[in-house]
Amino acid sequence: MDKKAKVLDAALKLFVEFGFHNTPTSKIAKEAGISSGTLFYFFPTKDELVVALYLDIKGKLGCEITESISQETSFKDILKKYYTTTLDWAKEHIAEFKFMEQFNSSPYLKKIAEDEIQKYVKPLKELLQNAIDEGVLKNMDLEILFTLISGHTFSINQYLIISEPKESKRGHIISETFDLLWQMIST
Amino acid sequence: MDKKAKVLDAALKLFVEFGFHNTPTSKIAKEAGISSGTLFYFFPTKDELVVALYLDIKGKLGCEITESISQETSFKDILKKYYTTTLDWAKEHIAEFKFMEQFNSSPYLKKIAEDEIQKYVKPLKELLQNAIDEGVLKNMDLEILFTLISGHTFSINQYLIISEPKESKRGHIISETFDLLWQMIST
DNA sequence: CATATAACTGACTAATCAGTCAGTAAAAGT
DNA sequence: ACTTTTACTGACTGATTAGTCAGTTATATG
Repeated sequence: MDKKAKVLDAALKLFVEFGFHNTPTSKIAKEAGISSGTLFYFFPTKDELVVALYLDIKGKLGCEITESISQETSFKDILKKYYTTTLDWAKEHIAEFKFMEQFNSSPYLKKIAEDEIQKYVKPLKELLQNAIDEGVLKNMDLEILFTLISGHTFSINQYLIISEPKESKRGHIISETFDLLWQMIST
Repeated sequence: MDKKAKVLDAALKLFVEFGFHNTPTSKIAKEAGISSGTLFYFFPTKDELVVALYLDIKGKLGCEITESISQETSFKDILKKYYTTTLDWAKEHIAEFKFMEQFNSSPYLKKIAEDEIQKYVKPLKELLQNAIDEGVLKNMDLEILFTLISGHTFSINQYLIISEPKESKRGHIISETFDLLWQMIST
């Protein structure tokens, strides 16, 4: 019933399949089973819909990660949970992941305030800084460390989505690539 | 004078600034200083223009890399040259890099034949397979190895473009992050 | 129940879009 | 010199687009 959510669902599906271009608001409304007017009632412009969808997804992934790492105590366990939760979430939310990818590398990204992005990035950066201070991680530039970890996670994610390994093999890949990452950044 | 090249130049600039959507062919023609008809004389559809631009850029980067690694002999030197050449090229061709990124994570990618992509990927994969066989690199799945290397390169590239370090610092970052990569994948 | 507010509709519009076409200019071939 | 091919033009068009608006229905509130 929640028509606002239906618009976001429909937009996600169509954006991933056809891109931002080639996805008119009229098709989104049709796919969502609502009228064009209702779409613009909830989202005054198409751009605002795109940005709202992005923030919605970012928020959901953020919650998932925050919750999952809350049970861990050691830094290595926290980072591993970060890693596995991200990969598992992406597997169950492939469209969301593809959309975020598309959004991140488009000029739309500029429409989001810097602190909106930092909101999701800051907690991890603080964890990393602590780990550096405690001598658990190599003493390198925080930004570079962050880049290496996100880049590694992102690329393995891509690989897992494309190659669709069986669950057992998938587990191996995740744990082995995490070990490689850990070997690279830890003291 | 070469108006076809001017179209590609103009398209690159506008796509990077405004995205594929929000970049009408009329604006591209205007920016290129030609008529709308000429644009469609060279590129029958907008999609074909986008794809042609992508292949043009891919080709140029490919040539650059092929040429630069031809002087090296040891595998480690070749890989390092691969790494540095890619990063240096991206620094001098930021728009090209951003466009490729946007293209790679858009549905446009599907419009390119698989073997067209493999053309650029195959040479590196063969080098990697040899290095595995010779025991220089860890014996891991070739695809994963390739993913790790590209992901690492890509993310450091992103970092360098955003943070714009001074030339001296830049050199340090490149050489240190290569060492980290090498440490991760070599035996 | 009455009234106000929020959710929703779909026909409509002004603007914009990708692509066409009839025709011109320049270059290449014979 | 003549003919053919290639490069190029820009006004035009039919389709599509984001967004509007006057009005309807549902929901909440007093």
